[in-house]
Amino acid sequence: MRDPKLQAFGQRIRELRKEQGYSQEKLADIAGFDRSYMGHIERGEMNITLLKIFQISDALKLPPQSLFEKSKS
Amino acid sequence: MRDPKLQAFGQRIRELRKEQGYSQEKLADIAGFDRSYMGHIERGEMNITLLKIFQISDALKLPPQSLFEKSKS
DNA sequence: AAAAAATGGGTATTATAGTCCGTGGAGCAA
DNA sequence: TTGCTCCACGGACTATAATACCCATTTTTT
Repeated sequence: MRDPKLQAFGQRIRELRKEQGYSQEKLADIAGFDRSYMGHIERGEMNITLLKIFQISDALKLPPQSLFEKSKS
Repeated sequence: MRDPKLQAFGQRIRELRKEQGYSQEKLADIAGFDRSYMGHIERGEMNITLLKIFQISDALKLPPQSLFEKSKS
């Protein structure tokens, strides 16, 4: 897979996860899926679906918009 | 499928599409997929993937963030 | 009114996302 | 050393998204 847009998306999630002090496994637990899946997402190896995006944004207690890169200012 | 979040997402796309005066078919052509698929998305019947989200936001010339509901004011 | 355009909604096949399991390595501490 | 946490990465299987058709109904236009 390894599309640049997916990589950027994964990096953004990693960034937000670390801001909240979670391990991949901890966030995966909260969101309700497997730790290895979380790793694949952050590495930009998975083209995840909308419902997974919502699960992650819920787990991070952030709106889904925030999972996308900030537009340049 | 028919999850409320997917329905809201679809409605938002429909709204943005109409703002630009496109038919489903026109937008689907620009984005590069089938008209009926576009219909399924707007009706909230499809749990689409990230790359599809990017294709749609590109077709609408809008950032992907804008495809998600505005947080209520 | 009729014709044309746009949409709803179904179906079948293929591609791939999602799940669940494991291994190994890096870093740090007792 | 041993033990623990975190992460990268892979394999196999199941669920479902993606693609490409189709026809009927609704909406718009003339």
